[in-house]
Amino acid sequence: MDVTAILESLNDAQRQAVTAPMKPLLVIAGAGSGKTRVLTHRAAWLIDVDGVSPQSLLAVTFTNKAASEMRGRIEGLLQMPVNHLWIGTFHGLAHRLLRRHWAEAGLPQNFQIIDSDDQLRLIKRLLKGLGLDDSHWVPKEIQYFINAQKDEGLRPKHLDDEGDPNRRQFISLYQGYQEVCDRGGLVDFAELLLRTHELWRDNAELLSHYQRRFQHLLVDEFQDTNAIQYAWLRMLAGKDGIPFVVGDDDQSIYRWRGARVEHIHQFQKDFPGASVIKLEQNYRSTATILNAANAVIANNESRIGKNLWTEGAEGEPIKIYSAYNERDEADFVVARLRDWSDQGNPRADAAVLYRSNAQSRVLEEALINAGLPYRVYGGLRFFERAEIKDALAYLRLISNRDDDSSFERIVNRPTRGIGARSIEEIRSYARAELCSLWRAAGAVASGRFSGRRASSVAAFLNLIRKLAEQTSGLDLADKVDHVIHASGLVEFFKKEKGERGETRVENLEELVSAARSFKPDPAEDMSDLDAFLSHAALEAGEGQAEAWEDCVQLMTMHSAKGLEFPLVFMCGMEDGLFPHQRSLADPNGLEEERRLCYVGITRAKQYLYISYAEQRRLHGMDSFSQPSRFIAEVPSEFVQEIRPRVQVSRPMTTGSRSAGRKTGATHPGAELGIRLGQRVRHGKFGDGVILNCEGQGAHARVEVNFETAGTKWLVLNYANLDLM
DNA sequence: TACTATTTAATTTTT
DNA sequence: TTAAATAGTA
Repeated sequence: MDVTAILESLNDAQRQAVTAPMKPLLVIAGAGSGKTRVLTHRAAWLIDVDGVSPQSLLAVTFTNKAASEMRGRIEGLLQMPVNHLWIGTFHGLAHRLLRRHWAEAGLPQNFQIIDSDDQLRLIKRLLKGLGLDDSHWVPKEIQYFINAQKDEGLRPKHLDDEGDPNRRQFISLYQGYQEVCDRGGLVDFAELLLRTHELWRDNAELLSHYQRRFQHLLVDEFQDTNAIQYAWLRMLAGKDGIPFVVGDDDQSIYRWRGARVEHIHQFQKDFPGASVIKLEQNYRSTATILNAANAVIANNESRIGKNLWTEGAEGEPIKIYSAYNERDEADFVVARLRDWSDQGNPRADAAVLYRSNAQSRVLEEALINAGLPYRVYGGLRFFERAEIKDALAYLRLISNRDDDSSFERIVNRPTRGIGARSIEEIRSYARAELCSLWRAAGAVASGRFSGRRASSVAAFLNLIRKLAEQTSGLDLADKVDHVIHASGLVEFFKKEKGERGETRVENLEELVSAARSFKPDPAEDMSDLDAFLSHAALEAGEGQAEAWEDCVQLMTMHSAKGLEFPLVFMCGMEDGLFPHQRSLADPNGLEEERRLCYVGITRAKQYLYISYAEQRRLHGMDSFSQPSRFIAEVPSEFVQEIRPRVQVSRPMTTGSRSAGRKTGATHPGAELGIRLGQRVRHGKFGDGVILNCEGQGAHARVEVNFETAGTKWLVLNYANLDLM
């Protein structure tokens, strides 16, 4: 066996981790320290050198992308395909287990997975059925509550209302929600994990089977595990399992979605023999960027502590640009991108990062004006599009008549005269009889309804039956093809005017090709249709079609995690935006924002620009803000301010020749008669007095104490002040 | 039922 | 500002 191939490219710490003895191991891997490399090489090492069967390896990631990359890299190292090696997301693996043991898990064989959108609709329906006012019982909050409980591994029966009637209601809604899911054979994302956990907990034999089989558990992004995921791992590891977990406490940015960094500490308690290896050598960024990142994250109290270092060059200083407003900021960024591109660099090597999605708009406008191609990450994914979900709902109903979620989605789409009234009747019948909507519809159509309404409902039932019949012998793609046409969906969207309808039809056709190229795992005992539906729920697909033009990359700092770019811009670095207003109150929140900032900085390999706007249009209002506190945390030795403003404030004593006239966008500054103590009026803030001035020409700013709005710095160019 | 007016709220995201 | 959800109207 060729050991060198696996080890040659590794440094000491990495090698130590890869070749570690077969005991629990925690690897704290700093940004850019070769985390994935260690994980994949460990797998290869175990298989190739230690002679561990691929069968006894389980590798867990958080995203499908990470999972498939890991498989690719392991197979690359071993130079052979590794079948029987389980690599997947927590959810993907849990799903696999539930499909194998559906009976023991108490599920129908054809259970369906619902995504968060389906879940929310289901909750809304539930509320309506109970006659609860959804402005008081906010569906989103209930959804959040249910998922949070499930993420903690808690069932309704484990919850105590603590004498709080509000909480009691939430618990009872959780209960009700679960009953609806169970009745319809529906499993939400959190349920996949919780069910599997319970399956093992209640089936000693099954558990020990998997414990024996999966001796080695490799976990990526360990800091992102939530309670149920960690419990899942711990249970599977049992006494003899050998977990190999890799994570970085400083990159934990998903607390709000249940992730608990504390598991890193817990791990060492739960696996007393565990060793810890830190990977601190960074191969990504220049020394300047790395040191800046280190300095920022050092302000966090709660961290394990590590110091990243590099052998690389010092590199360029971090450029900080103070923009007047968001357009100025965008223009600045785009001008730099132009230069970058004009110098012959790939545009795809440049990323523009921001805290929240809404910030992309101004940037996009500026990019369009400059004619620079770009790609925005995030947004609707393929399988989340409405028309796709409609088509899938037909398919799901064909597979499982009791899927109420799908029933409601398509019962009147395309419209077939089954309005709110009819649906309400069906619902109430179903509630009374505790049966699915499908059954209720059947009963209602043949009994309670008369004339047109009965025939509309009957027509729908017949349509589904007919679709099931007509497609029963067909292969998956033909099934999908038949359904999108025979259901009337294609026709329906064709009628929708404009490009929108066209895209929808195209997407439906794309669904057929997705089905055609879908290759179900022959090892799984499911129909092709069920496999495809699960795949659609579990892997929502790419956001944008992969038009592989060389594009500037726009994304949130969150979605940048795990990526790297030679040139990075961090925009909107203002207090209130980043750190976000809603995180400021709580110190935990602030620390998480700081970690996010750390993630942002460490994405940059060579050049990093940080920019902020003094004035920004937010929610249609101009707001003024201070530079992000994180900027001040970057030591000045690593920083170069671009176009520094005149620092010295000096009073301007020019006479008020133009008093009474608007200080329009033409020629602001001293000539306009701005002087200390001058009374001015602002469109939004009202009346005030000038306290201070600084800068000149287009850069001139004044500090105004408004009677009602407080003290603000305004750029004369934009403020549109009236002298009084 | 479909279209239009009005109201409301506004991080981050994967499965 | 703007997008989405809701209410009201044809």
